[in-house]
This record gives sequence, C-alpha cells and structure tokens, in this order.
Amino acid sequence: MRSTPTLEDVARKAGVSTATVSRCLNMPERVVKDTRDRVLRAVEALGYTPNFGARVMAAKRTFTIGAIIPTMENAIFARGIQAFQEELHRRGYTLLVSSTGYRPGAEEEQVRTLVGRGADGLLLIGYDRDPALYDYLDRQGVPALIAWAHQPQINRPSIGFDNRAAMAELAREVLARGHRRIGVISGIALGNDRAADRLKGIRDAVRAHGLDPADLTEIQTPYGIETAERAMETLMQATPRPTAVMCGNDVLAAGALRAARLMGLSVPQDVSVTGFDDIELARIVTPALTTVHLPHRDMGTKAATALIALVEGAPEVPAAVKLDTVVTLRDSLGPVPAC
Amino acid sequence: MRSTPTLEDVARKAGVSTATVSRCLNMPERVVKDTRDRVLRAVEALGYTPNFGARVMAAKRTFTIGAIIPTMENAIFARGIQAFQEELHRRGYTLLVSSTGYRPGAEEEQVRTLVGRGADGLLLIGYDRDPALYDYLDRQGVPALIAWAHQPQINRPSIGFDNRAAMAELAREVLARGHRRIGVISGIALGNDRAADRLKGIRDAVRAHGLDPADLTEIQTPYGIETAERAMETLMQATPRPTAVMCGNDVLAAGALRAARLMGLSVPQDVSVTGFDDIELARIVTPALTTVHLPHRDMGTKAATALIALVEGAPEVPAAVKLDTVVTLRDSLGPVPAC
DNA sequence: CGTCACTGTGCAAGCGCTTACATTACGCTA
DNA sequence: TAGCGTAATGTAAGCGCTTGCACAGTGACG
Repeated sequence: MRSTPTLEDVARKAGVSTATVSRCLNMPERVVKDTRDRVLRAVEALGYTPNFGARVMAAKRTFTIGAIIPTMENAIFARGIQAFQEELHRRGYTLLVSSTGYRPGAEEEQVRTLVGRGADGLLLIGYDRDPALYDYLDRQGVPALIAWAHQPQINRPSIGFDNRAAMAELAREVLARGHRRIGVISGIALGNDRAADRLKGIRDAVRAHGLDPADLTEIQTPYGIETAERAMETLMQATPRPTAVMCGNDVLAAGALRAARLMGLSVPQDVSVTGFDDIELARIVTPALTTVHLPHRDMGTKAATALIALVEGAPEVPAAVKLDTVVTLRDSLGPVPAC
Repeated sequence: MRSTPTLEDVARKAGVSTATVSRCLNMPERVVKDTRDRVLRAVEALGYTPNFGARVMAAKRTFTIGAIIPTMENAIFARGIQAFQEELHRRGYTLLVSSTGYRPGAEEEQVRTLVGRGADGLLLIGYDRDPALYDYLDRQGVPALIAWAHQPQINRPSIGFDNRAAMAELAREVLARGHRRIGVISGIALGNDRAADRLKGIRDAVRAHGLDPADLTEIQTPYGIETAERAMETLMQATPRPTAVMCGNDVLAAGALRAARLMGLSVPQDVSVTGFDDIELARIVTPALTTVHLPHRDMGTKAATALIALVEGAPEVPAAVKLDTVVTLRDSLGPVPAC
C-alpha cells in the first residue's frame, strides 16, 4: 500500500517549498494566486490530507475539545452533549468524550489523558472537585468550562443552572399543595454538587415555610431505576407515609413511579412524585412527571460557543452564565390526600 | 507558566536516556526493574504525561477509535457506546464520537474527519452505505467494524443482531395472539438497514402465516416520541382500526403508547403495542412494553475487543458475529380484542 | 582467561508539519 | 539606472517521541 502523501510530496510536485504549501493551506492570502493554484492542484492530484499528529506537534493546537461526563447511559447528559458536539463540529472542532461512571478519581485520570492528547479545552460537569485539578489545568494552560451547574463563587467560567434555587421553587409548589411529610430520593450528594444543591434547595424551601428540614426523610442512592425503586419502597413503608416524594432527577422519579405502581399506590392520589431535568422520559411515564425543565440543548450549544471563545483566547473570560429553568407542572403532583 | 515536562526531563531526572524512559512506558519488560522503578518515580514526581501528537507521529498509531452514530439523544445507542468506551479506555484507547443526526452524507464527511485525525479504527452503525466509503477505508488502511447489525453477505467484520429474524420472531408472537390487522410504525428505512430489516422481518412473519404483507399499514417516520404520536393517531383513525401496532423501536412505541392514552384507548385491551431494543424506557412506560431485548452492553464491550484486535492486526478477520436477542413479553401485547 | 551469546542502555535518525528568519524578486522613486 | 521598501518564497530548526543499531556489561563455556 502506497503510503499517504506528505507535504513534501506536494511541494515537489508543485515545484515550491514545503513552507509555501503549508502557507497555502493555512494562510492562503499570504501566497500569490498563481502559486496557490499550482499548489492546490498538486494537493488535489495527490489526494493529500495533512497529518494530524504532525500538525498538532508543530502548531500546538488540536482543534479537539474533551468532555468528561459522569455517564452517557441515561439521558441526563445525552441531549446537552449532542448539541455541544453539533456546535463544535460546525466550528471545525472534534469532540473527545469520556465518562467516569461516577467513579471518584476517574475524572482526574481522564483529565490527564485528554490533556495529554492535546485537547484544546475541556468541558467539565459540575464545580465540585479537588482544587489541585484546577491548578493543574491552569498550569497546563488548558481552559475548562464548567457546565450543568451554576456557582459564581468558584470564579471559573461556567454555564448551567441554579440547581438549588430551581429545586427550591419546585419544593414550594409541593408545599403549596399542603404536603408536609415529604420524602426525598436523591443521588449521592458526596462529590456531586448537582445532587447536593438540589437537596439543599428542598431544605431551603422547607425551612422558609417554617418547617424543620430535619423532618424530611432523605435517601441517597446511585442514579438508576432499580435503585430508586428500592428507595421508594423504603420510604413507603414508613408510618405515617410521606404524601409526596421529591426525586433528584427524572430517572429516579421514574423508578419511584414504578415502585408506587407495583405497591398498588396511585400517583398522585396516594402519593405525589416529582422529578428534575425534564428529559423525554418525564412526559412518557404515567402519570407524566412534574419536574424542572432544563434547556439542555441550549446549554450544549452555548457551552460550545463559550469554550471555543476561551480556547481561542477570548479577551474577557465569560463569567458564570446562568440559564433559566422552568418548573413544569404535570400530573404526578397533586394536593395532599384528604385523610 | 512552566510548560509540560517532556520525555527528556524525565530522562534527565532519572539519569537515563530518553530511549530507556520510552521503553519503560511502552515495553516495561525490556527494562530491568531497578531502572524501571527509578524512571517511574521520576515520571510520578514530574507529573509527566506523554505528548500525544509526538507519539502519534513517531509510532504511527493514535490509540484513538472513532465512532459515528446516528444520534446520542435517545438511549438506543447510549448504553452500547458507553460500554464500548469503557472497554476502550481499559485497553488504553480513547473514543472520538460524532453523530450524524441521520443526515444523509454526514457519515462520509465524518469518516474523513476521523481518518484525518488518525483514528486507528472506526465503529460504524449498520452495513448499508456507499461502497465507495468502504473502498476509501480500505485504501487508507483504516479498519472498520460494523455494529448493531448482522449481514454476513457484506463480508466485513461486524457484530450485531439479526434485526430481521428478531422482529419476525416478535411478529409471530403478535400473530399467535390472533392479531390480523397490524399497523407498523417504522423509522425511515431508506439508508437505515436496521429499520429496513425490521420491517422485512414483520413482512416475513406475516407471509409465513399465510397472510399478505401488503395488508399491513406501514408508516415510516423519523425516530421521536412526537412523530410516533402523530403516526399512531393516523393509524388509529383507520376503520377498521389495527388491533396491534408494531413499532421499529422502543422510542416509537413509547410515543404510540402515549398517543393511545391521549385518544382514550387502553393498551392492550383496545390495541396492542410492541417495541424493539428493550431500553430502560420499555420497563418504565405503562403498560410495560413487549419488545425485543438486545444485549447492548455486551455488544459494546465485544465491539471494542474486536475492533482493537482488528487495529492491532489480528491474523484472521473476525467474521460477522451475531448476538442473540430475546423476545421479551410484557403487558403491552395482549390477545386480539373480542369484537 | 579469552570468546561468545545475551541482555540492558544509549545514540541519533527520523516522523510531517509550522514558522522565524533569510533571501530573492519586483516595482518605485529619485 | 542605482537604491530602496515591500511582498513572495525558501531555508532550516525544531516540536516530543519511537526504534534500529551500536555498545558495554555479564556470566557461561571451552
């Protein structure tokens, strides 16, 4: 198999130096039309494609963006990442993804891998991580954008939602319907600021309502339908039973709904259930989920734009961008049962 | 900003040559333990990460695998791709993903991009594509593995399911329950062999049952809950109405279920609905979906192993691997209504 | 002891590209 | 027409790593 033609082959064929060929490709305006045409014809004839590795090494740019997400399995990140990738692609960048499976420590390793691969910038989920990691990125000069969370105090470019405030708003809806015994099924909050903030949001609202957050029955569990079912069973065995169960995301809520059904409880007559994220699932389950709508695609697109700006040395760092969320009332939340 | 340490820095610190450091990292057994320890300590101390571009250029290998999938949005590919990525990671490879959004032509462009980036191998979904693309890959010497489909005749390494046979099996279950007026909501079959094969599977079973496939009412629509709802509405307006609706995948089935509910039809009493894929959704919806279970994770993992073998020049090409599917009966399929 | 076969390391030549700097060509002005 | 400034192109030095080959140590053998 004849090996791929190189810059030099093109140069020889066009009767110019490699430098000229390179310039033709990267800064066409610096080369006179006549020469340029000749070079381009040679490129065409040889079917030349620049060697990525060599270019990276010489130019110190890869046009590659890395994203490290907890998981691709459930739909929580899928939509946003898809939009992110589409926008990157449109701008000539490629996406490298990797997922941690919520394994502690995995993120750091993957950051190193991606940086080693020359990622020009990184998309990270949430703000809660070892400061040493931020230092490392700073030292390496690799810009990182925090997504899916909003925390101005961390003082890093970010784009996301105020999980705490959004969840508090949802909790107010629950309280407004008379619910006082509220169960909570949350993701593992340790090392997951989204989960932690949502939990705080619920407590905020409860406290503001003059109640004691300590009375909430909280269960933390890994994200998953099954785990949520187990948690729901536990919650429903208490006496008196909670009249509403707020879940950390829609996947957990779907599990809760399923467990309720299997236990012969009807939602929302016997117990109300709420979610968070408003993924497709939320409208499909029966009853449809009351949840918090997050503009996933919008965030993905904006994240891409912001990160590229960062990578290309935007003069001012885009500060923490907060995207609006919308409490979306559907059938799974009802008034507190009469009895 | 101190720049990243290089192989040379490590070598100096450990008091050896760069060659030795390189060997320590790539062929540890060729270096004596004492030296190796010293080198590894230096690597650790400096926080050294190999430079990707340089390595690529010198070794002609990128340890990168590209995957081009139709979409990341719905869960159809998510699970499999996640497993694929995990296994790649375990083996020291990184995944580059891009999605076509089912746009025709997008795949070819992305193949070129990924090859230009030096992907060592490619994961492609389905077998139905322009032969010129295969030629291009052959010429470039980039191995590609076809996943999610099984078609021995194409004579390319592949791993996947026999969509046609699996769907036929499911159709037999439907027929066995007395259904004769069957509606079909399929994905767009043009350029999507999975959709096309599933459609064929239904026709096969119908024909084998002594009926005329032409009597099937088929609607093709892009994948999506909403689109499926529209399709379901159309199907249900016919008189007489189909007593069963077979859908090309679970997402479409979820939409069909939802439309049925909104139209006041109960499933499976008034109409039965089936899906395909057995994604999480299938167990969450009400009623739970009768569908075809696909071993997504297993396929993802095996695909990674096979593709790496291909990339690393496995002596014999792994032929078309067929994974078993299981018709999974749940509540959405019932006997044909009495009337 | 001199040889020899190994084994473990070092040396140094690239890999294909970009880019700072040097050189040449060209069109003006004086 | 000499002299100059600018635009176009060439020269060559790396970028950080891998790897073929050379070379030094080591122990076994005759």
